[in-house]
Amino acid sequence: MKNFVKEKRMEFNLTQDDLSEKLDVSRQTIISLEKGRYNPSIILAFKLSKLFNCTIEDIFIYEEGEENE
Amino acid sequence: MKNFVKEKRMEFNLTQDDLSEKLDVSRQTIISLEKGRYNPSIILAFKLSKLFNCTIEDIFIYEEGEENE
DNA sequence: GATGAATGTCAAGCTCACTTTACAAACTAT
DNA sequence: ATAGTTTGTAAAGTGAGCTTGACATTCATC
Repeated sequence: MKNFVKEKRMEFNLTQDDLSEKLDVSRQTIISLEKGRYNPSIILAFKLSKLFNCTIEDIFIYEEGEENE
Repeated sequence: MKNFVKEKRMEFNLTQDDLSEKLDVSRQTIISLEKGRYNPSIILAFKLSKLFNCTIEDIFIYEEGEENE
């Protein structure tokens, strides 16, 4: 799943550490998210959308049938 | 997290078994979701939103700070 | 060039979303 | 009554999202 976490974070002038604290997750989680190493939980996706004042769909792009086969 | 999976499913006249097949998850997953036993993965939330032709936010209601303390 | 801030890797561990199987309860219908 | 469909519970297992900690790299800036 593609995401715009890094872009949104930079729009808000936040470091990875800043963001991790605001979201109450570890810095590793932010790094791995931005690198696309795994998908966020829906809770984390909601937290991001509220912080960035947008929708989940604005941050995460899901392409139909991308997850497995 | 509150959700409207059961309501949406009934709008579309689907059984839990129908829905589980369309989403490619187990029937248990649908039951537990509707009963609010756990939160969906973001992948499952996206699948539901595409199937029901709406946004994730239309189906799942996240209240700020509900997850822990 | 040393110091500090920001980003990154690696690895081990925990929790929970989801699976599978088996069985029970409720509600049709014949 | 009994057979089929739908919804439910219980329990054990797997995998991924996330954590912690330690250490490496890059880039300012002094």
